[in-house]
Amino acid sequence: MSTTSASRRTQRERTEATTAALLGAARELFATDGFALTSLNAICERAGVTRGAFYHHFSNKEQIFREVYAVEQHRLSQAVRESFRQHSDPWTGLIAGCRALLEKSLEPTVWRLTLVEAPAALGWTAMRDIQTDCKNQMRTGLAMAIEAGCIPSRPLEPLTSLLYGALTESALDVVHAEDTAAWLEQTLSELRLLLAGLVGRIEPGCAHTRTQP
Amino acid sequence: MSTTSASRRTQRERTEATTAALLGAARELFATDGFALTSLNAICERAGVTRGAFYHHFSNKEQIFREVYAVEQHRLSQAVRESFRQHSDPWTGLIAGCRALLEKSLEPTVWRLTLVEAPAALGWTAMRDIQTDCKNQMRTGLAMAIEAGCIPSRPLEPLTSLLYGALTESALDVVHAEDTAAWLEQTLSELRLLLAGLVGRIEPGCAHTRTQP
DNA sequence: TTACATACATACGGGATGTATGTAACTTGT
DNA sequence: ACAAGTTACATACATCCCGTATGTATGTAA
Repeated sequence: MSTTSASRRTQRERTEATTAALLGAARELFATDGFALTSLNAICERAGVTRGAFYHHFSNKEQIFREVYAVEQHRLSQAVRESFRQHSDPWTGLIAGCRALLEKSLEPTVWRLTLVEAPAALGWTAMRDIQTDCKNQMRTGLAMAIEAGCIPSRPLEPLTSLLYGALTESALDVVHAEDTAAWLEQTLSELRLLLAGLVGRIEPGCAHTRTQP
Repeated sequence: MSTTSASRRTQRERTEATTAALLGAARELFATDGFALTSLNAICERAGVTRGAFYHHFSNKEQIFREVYAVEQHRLSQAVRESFRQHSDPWTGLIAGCRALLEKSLEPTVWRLTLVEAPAALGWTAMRDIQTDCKNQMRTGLAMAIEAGCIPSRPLEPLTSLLYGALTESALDVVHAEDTAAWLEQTLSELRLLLAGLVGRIEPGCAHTRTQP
């Protein structure tokens, strides 16, 4: 032993420890203060290192945010996938996946990072390259429901975006609601109703006149 | 005349000119470079004034962004409202409003500011206080469709968020599509299908088994 | 153990924000 | 029309943060 005593760590252990500390600190600070208001000094101070260590492992603030975001997005898609798999019927699996997405979005690290900060911090294209994780999950869910015959064949891309957007926007409502559980159930009820429109052909429209808004 | 000659302007004219120049410069720069990458120096340089003028009329960068955003949001809601009013049937009016929202979102100043930058720059609550403009428009559209009997009575809030989120997320897809017009029509087709689910009661679900994803 | 690579700390320059202070333009009362 | 006061703007500065460049310690391999 060359140094004091038990401080002998391999290089890999050192990097893993500091990167984990930096990623953890960044995750919490981004979730509470947002991307712009979180300084690298704050991240490093919380992680117990200096900015030298940071710039050795990461290229800049956007890079570490991208990594944090990717992890969060992966956790989210994992939850959706598992909920979907627990049902043999793709239709109920799809609904379960939607519920899982809403429930997971209650965590601040999820909704704040993926729904609020990511679009501006990463830009549309970079965000999509990672978001593909979770949105793909919804797309394959829809595809399997179509393939199984629950839904007549529909173009997947627009449908996926409509569904995903409906869920993410509603998730922010659920998060900020007083009674989140009740709001979540109500949202899922209405969503089921909308999705029901996919299965059958109904001629919409009515001839009533109306007062001006 | 006391000074040179034609340079005599009233105070109100002066403030209107500079604030308009600053708001216009900020609008364009925010739309092209985003909120974070747009410096006050750049805004002032483009407006032809110094930062002293800026801080005389605005408190900070977030404040001027909020004003720019409010104007854009108002333009958007105005377009939706007019499209809605051009139809006597609330149902077709609602569809027309959705189409107007998608079409207006093609302008970079609309989608970049309201859909990408605003959430992070303003935060959820501040954004909602202004966004109320456009989202309320959708809500009243739904409310009138219900009142007219086109749709059975449904809880408005969750439904509004689902519809609004579906539209905004899809708008970003439409913007980045190669053939925006075709994508827009396809999106509206699928949306009509989803909305059709509101009018009738269909029992969804199917008993098919499926392969794991 | 010596030579090298990796992990981290410190120091510095550039740029951006916000404030404080100074100056010019306009307005108002007499 | 002129003085006093208010508004509109410019300049200077203090501070913070990012990113780089350089230095130092620790681990690794011959």
